[in-house]
Amino acid sequence: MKVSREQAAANRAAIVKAAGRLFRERGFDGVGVAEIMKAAGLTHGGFYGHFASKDALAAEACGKAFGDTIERLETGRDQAGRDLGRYVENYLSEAHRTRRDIGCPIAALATEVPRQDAGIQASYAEGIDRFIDTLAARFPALAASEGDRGRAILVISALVGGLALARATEASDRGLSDEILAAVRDEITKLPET
Amino acid sequence: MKVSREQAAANRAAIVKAAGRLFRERGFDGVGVAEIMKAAGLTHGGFYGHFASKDALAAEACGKAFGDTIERLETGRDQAGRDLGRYVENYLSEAHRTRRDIGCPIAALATEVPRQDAGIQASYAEGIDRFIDTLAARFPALAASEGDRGRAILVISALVGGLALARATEASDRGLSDEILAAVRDEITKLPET
DNA sequence: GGTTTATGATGACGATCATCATGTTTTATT
DNA sequence: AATAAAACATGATGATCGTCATCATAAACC
Repeated sequence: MKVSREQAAANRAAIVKAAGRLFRERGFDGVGVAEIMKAAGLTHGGFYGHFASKDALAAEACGKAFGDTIERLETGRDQAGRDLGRYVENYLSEAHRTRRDIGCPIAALATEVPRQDAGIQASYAEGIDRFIDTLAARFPALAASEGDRGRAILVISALVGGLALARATEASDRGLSDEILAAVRDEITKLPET
Repeated sequence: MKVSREQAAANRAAIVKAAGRLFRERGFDGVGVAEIMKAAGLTHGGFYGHFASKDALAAEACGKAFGDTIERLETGRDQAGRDLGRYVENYLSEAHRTRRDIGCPIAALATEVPRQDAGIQASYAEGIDRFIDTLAARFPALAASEGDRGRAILVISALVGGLALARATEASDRGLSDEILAAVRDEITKLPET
């Protein structure tokens, strides 16, 4: 059962998309190839015609997730890109806490990355580097001097850490989770020169 | 083959200790019961005499990991507890980046917690809450007023996020990883009223 | 000292998973 | 139209894993 070239390309894209969602939601080890293919509307058989391995798919899915996240930051969709306060509010929102599957790949998977395949780690290193540059470029108030990435790195670290903490505590102590989101939001906004 | 009560208690403690190290190093799904038992010097058979399930062990191991981490913060071992700058330097050191197995359980496993058993999540919620309180109590400069945890939450978020980012990038881009450690260190130290 | 009982060792079971082999169908090429 | 090849389905393989059953042993208690 062969399909057209366009259909095959669409299927491949659907696999990457489904993988991006499922990996962020359940972790790299929490989803199998068969389930990803099923979510893409296929069976597991054709997988190795598209990708060399599950790890190769994961690396590509992470690259796409970073691309999407950085694009949202650059273009300021959802009115989140106009000023840093807006972006922080959006990043540390209840919606982002809930929707791991379409959110920031760092906050979703960061602590698993050091144990993963080299391709996945490379995808993360590149994505994080681009994320820092993009944030610094979009909000020049963050940089004391040209090319100074220190303040942008601090903000990203606080965002990622804060969201990860809020997610880790949500189920057991919703009040604590809410407190963390609000505190990091407020404290970042109060930072000098932002 | 029965052993003395003390030996049995020591074995149980060894299991919890080995689990704490291995889970932090490889993730909850990255280690099996058999390997944990082997690391504790036993075979897998006696496991369910000590714990109801792998998840129950994980919850206990996380509780112990939080206890150790908080105790280090309280007592200031390794000269890290005297002032906040010292503590930050220690938390964001190359040694802590390397030794996931004996380091902060938040930075090691935070993004996996939302998908884990309720007992593990409860252990994390309690540990994080205590960690915030302990940091605020140890460094009063962090609190603008009595009982204000906002600044402590920001600092912990930045520490956890920064270390997670440094670990995720280390293998692929050591320079970037070092830059992240240094930047978060410097920026936290420059925070007003610290 | 004999009985009871807790501890852990050996081994097995059912489930899940990544990967591959094979077959079928339909597109692309000649 | 005939041929070649690509895309995907079905099914299998070997490995790993959580959990449990069974048994030997030695400590704990009378």
